[in-house]
Order: sequence, then C-alpha cells, then structure tokens
Amino acid sequence: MSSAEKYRALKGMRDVLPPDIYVWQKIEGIASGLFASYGFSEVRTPVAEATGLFTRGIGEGTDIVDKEMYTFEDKGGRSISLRPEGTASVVRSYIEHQLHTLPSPQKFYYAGPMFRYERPQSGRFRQFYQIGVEAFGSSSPALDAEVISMLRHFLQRLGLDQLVVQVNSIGCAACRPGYTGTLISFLGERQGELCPDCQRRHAQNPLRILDCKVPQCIALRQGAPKVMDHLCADCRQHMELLQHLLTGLEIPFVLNHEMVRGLDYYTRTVFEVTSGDLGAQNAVAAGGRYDRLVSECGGPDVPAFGFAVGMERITELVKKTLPAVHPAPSAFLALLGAQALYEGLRIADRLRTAGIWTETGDHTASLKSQMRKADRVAAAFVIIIGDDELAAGEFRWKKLADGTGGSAPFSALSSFFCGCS
RNA sequence: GUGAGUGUAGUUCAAUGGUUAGAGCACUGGAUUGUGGUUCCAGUUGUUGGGGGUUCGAGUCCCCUCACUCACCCCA
Repeated sequence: MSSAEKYRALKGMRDVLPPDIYVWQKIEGIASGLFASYGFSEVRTPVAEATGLFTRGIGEGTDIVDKEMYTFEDKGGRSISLRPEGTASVVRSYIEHQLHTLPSPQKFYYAGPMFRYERPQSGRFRQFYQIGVEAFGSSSPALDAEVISMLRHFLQRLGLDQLVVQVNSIGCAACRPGYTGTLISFLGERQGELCPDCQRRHAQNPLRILDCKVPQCIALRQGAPKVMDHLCADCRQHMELLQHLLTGLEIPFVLNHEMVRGLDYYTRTVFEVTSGDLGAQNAVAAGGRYDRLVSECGGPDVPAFGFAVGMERITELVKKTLPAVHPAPSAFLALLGAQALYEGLRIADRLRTAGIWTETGDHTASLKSQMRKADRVAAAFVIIIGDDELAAGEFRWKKLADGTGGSAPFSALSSFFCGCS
C-alpha cells in the first residue's frame, strides 16, 4: 500500500492469477471447441496496427478513435495504435491475404487483449480481453442467425442461459440516409433542446440520438420514427427472415428499436447481449453485420458478420454460477533425510512422467511440517519416504481426505496412482 | 474528461483529538523420537498512501497530491 517506489500494474490493467485463470481457461476451451464445430478457425493478428486502419474502419467521430486509442509514433515516424477492438485487424488480414479467393464463407475467431484509454470502472478496463468471431462472404440472414446461435450455445455451455439477445436493424447505405432525414425532420425545431452531445450527433451521426440516456433527449424522441419502419425492401426482408430463423432456433430475443451501437461500420443487423448482474457496464457480447467494411478498407466488396464477447464480464458471471476449481496435487512425497531426497526425486520424476501431479517436501523439515504442507496444498495422498522405507523397499502412504493409510512396495507406486489422478 | 466515496500489518478490520497504533485470519516454529486438519503456546510484519497545515498533542481536523473503487460518458 505504501511506497511509491513499488511497481504495480498500470491503471486499468491487471493480472489474471489462479484461481481466476482456471475460469479463463475453461471459457477459452469451450469457445475453441464449440466454434470449431461451426467451422471457425482461430486467427492471431498483431496487437498493433497502423492508426489509419482504425480511424477508417471504426470511424472518425466515434469515441473509440477520437479519445480512447493508445496511439504513438514508432521510431520510423509511423503512427501506430494498439487495437481498440478486433474486427478491423481481422478485416485487414482477410484483405492482405486475399482470403476472398477461398470458398465463402470464411469463418474466423480470435481471443486476445484490446486497449482503450478510458476511466476504469467495474467491468471496464484499459486492457481487456475479447473473444470475437468474424464470418466473411455471405450476405444471407442465415449467417446472422447461425452466428447468433453459436453465441447462444456458447453462453449456455457456461451456464448463462437466461441472457436475452436484443436485436435491431439500422439499415444500409440505400435506406439509412432516408431514415436519418425523417428523424431529423421529426425533431425539427426542437433539436436545439437536445443535450450538447446530441447536438453534435445531430450533424455527425443522427442515429446515435436514439440511444442517448439523457432524460430530455428520451422525452424529445418520444414517438420518433423507427428505423425498422423505414428500411428498404432488401433490408426489411433480411430482418424478417432473420427473426424467423432465430425463432426457429429457439433463441429468445427482443427487438430494441433504439439500439444502434457505437461503431460506424455496422449495416443492417446489430445485436447485443446484456446482463442484469453486472453493474453499469452490462454488455456481455455484441456485434452485427458489416457489409461495407471490407471494401472500405481497400478490399473486395465482401459482406461480413461478427461479434465479440468481453472476457472479464463473462468471467464475472461464470464465477457466480460455477463452483470455483482448486486443482491439487495427487501425490505429496514427504522426504526424510538425504537418501530419501535422492530416491524421492527419482520417484517424483517417474510419477510426473506418468502424468501424475507430484509435489515434494523439504527433506530437512520434520515430517509434521511436511504433512502440514501437504494438507495446505490439498494433496490427495502423502507418500512417506525415509530410511525405514528405503530399507524395507516399501513406501508408507496416507490418504488425507479420510486419514487412511498403509504401505506398499516401491515397484507398485505408479500403478498405485492409476485412477486417482 | 466530469463527479462521488475510500486509503491503518500479507489480508479483513479496530483505535471518544490524548501513553509504546491493536485483533482475527494468514504465515513460521513448537506441544517428549516419523504422521496433516481441530486445539493450545510462541514469533514475524506498519514510516497509519505521500506532503504540508491547525493544535500542548493528529491514524483522527483542514488543504494539496497520489492510488484504488463506483458512477457519468462510452462500450465488450
């Protein structure tokens, strides 16, 4: 707590240690297994990219690129940024490696740290982890439905099956301008009464007015036209079929006409999964369709769909539902004396080779303190090795859970642990 | 960037402005020879986040600063 000399993790960045790390590993294991069954392959992209990739992809005028990026100049004078999200990097990679020449759709997932310079709070960090998926090359709502279904199964496997998906469509290049026009004319003269942020949005990105939480803005948009009612025929069809498919897949969802998402690249489908058990930062997973991002980043005209889940937020929820795991050694070798140390290390070596988690005690310490240590690390069995045992060719053992014990020849040690580990 | 709350031992917390800042847990050792947990005994750790001020006297009151937490904002 004291001295300013001590190093600590940077603000908003933290260590993931046991026992939490076991929760992380479990989540990642479930993700990779499940995603594989949907045909998604892992990709690993660099954590840093040219700044322009993010400003162009995510969009200037968004908070993320305007004030939250870790941007610096490298020694060659290039502007570099730590990725604030994963999609732009995967899109860059897709274009750079001409993956559109492979059969569509191409489906990828990634897991890793993202960086945003924000004020930390519950569920929000400057370095945070996302597991994300991106699928390229299909504009069919079937893709939207399958990917959302995959997310749903992922959450279910983690015991988070009561979470509801919120869905909306924000239209496309053909119909969105028309809608924002009617939204603006609906507000009309009263736009001056909007909050300062919305005054700015009014000009830059009128859609964002829809999810402003300032009371006067909520009041002003009462009865405002809904995006969903102003979609072009294609977008409307897309949305209708998506809802039909989601229903068929038995995915509980609600339409949220005011959800628009904070990134510029979305088209048509946007969705979000939130939790009531988290605090203010309650979005657990979110994503949508981005049919123009690939071409806007210099690639071919390829539609895509994706989402990201926030690891820190997921782990918080998972920790509430699943019991904590405390991995413990199967064998603890209590060693008494120098000869026991010599033989004990050879024995530990054999057990470990057989895949049995084995710990060894301090051969100079008393048996009592070694027993105590074995208990503290919750070892299943203590194997006692001292001069007596070596002379007799038999080890003594004790099962800590019930205090039972006995002895057995050293030659039977490995088989002793079969089925116990 | 804005606002609020909190900073005392490794940790959780005590200490009407008044001696040398305490306790539980944890940790280490021991309780007649080589058997854990329960119990008993002993031991270790603090510039009370840092700096300044008020006062005869500050962990306690005031100011500044730093850190953490939560919220706004934004988002996963």
